[in-house]
Amino acid sequence: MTIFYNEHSKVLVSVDCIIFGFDENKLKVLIGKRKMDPGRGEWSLYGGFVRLDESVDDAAYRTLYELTGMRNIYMRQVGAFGSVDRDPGERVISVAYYALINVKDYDHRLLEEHGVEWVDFDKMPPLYSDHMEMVKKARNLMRNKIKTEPVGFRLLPNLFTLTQLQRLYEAVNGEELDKRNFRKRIKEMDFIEKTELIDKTSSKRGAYLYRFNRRVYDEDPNFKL
Amino acid sequence: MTIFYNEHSKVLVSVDCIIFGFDENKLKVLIGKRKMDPGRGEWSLYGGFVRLDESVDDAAYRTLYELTGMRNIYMRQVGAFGSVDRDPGERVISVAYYALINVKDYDHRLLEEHGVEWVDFDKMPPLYSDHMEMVKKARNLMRNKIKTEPVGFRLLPNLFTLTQLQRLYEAVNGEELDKRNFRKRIKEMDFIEKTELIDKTSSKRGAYLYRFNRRVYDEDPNFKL
DNA sequence: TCAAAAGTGTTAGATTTACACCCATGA
DNA sequence: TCATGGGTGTAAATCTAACACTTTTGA
Repeated sequence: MTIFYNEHSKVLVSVDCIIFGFDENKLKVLIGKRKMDPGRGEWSLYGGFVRLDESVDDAAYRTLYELTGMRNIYMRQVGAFGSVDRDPGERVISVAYYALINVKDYDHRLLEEHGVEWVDFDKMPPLYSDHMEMVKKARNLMRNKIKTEPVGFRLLPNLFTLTQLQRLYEAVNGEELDKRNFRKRIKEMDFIEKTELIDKTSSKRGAYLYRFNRRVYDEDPNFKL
Repeated sequence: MTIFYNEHSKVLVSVDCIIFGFDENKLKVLIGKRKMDPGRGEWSLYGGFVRLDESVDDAAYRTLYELTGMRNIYMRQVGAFGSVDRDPGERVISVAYYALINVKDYDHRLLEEHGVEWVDFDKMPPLYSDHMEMVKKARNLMRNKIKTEPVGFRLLPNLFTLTQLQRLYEAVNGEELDKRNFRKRIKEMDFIEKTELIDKTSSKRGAYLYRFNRRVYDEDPNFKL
């Protein structure tokens, strides 16, 4: 292979994943304690190094698969983090990604296996290096994304009640919403389908279950929330 | 130095700059023909490699300074681009940044010196590698940014007419605006100050010149456009 | 029977959009 | 004197936000 740029320095490039979940009406993030130096024992995002034969996006997908055993996860890039001293060991530039998963789909044995756990977004401990910065930026991006695209469904089971959906939006936006106004807006979205199924886990009366219809959404691009 | 991650591969990391300008009522981008292999002669963004002793952001600032001779340029990260084959020579991961500069401040001799020129955003030729992807993403980010923050002033001279400002917003958003509605909104923004100066270059009657007052803006954070 | 969550409409206010004419000046 | 760009207000329509009571049912 011809070397074109041989006068320049190479660095390690890693990916770090901000994995969002939603449970008990709270926004959650999957973090664990670092098992290696530097920073052993500190709370940290789950990450990995980019290999020469994979794109940075693929490295992130691979890392997510390692941790969750899931494919087809919704994932978006947060950005590159490249301070000189961000990693105390050696020069490492990291590309952060956020992912949205349904906590109920997650194989709980993997939590222990990888030493990670779901932590309330509002109660996060200090994180290793610049990971908190990544989390905050990811949360902002996600909040903006959910305003124009129905990505929130990635955080919910296939069937959900309108109250669950509302709590999700409240958790993401950090503010309470009016029930009637919320349901009015939902009713205008044809891609949120009411089923005949009733969920009785959270009330005696029971609440109708809804589902997100991707086909209808893809055909009818007037979404707004 | 202790080597912590020695089993992993290192790659070259570069920065690429999407430099936006505004002239003749058009949004412009500063691009040039590549002077090195691979891709010699193709239209390309201006870029450079990240050094070991500087952050990625600093590499972008340094690159911008090299090209423009200007400091304190408004600059934001677009994201990391990391396909395996994005650079035909060797594995290079690039972090793109967009910058906003006032074309009139730009020392025109530097254009020739670096072999770059201002090209209409709407008439861009095909670009090297994934550079067009970077430009499109940058433009989307910039368009969203300008909706909530007055970054547009970075593209204008200190003193500008309301028509210039309107044309700028039209160019960025790609749609025409109603003159009266536009001026009504501007009038509500105390940080856009009318001066007693008149510009006669574009009309016989002359138009009042306005300026952006950063201090007023910083104190009064109710911006919306 | 009562506690707890589900479900349902209306109205006032704020925001947004559409729209047309007079003004000042230099050529 | 006229062509050119500068400058100004109002009204209709749309969107947003505030607000309270009835229903169902298991404990």
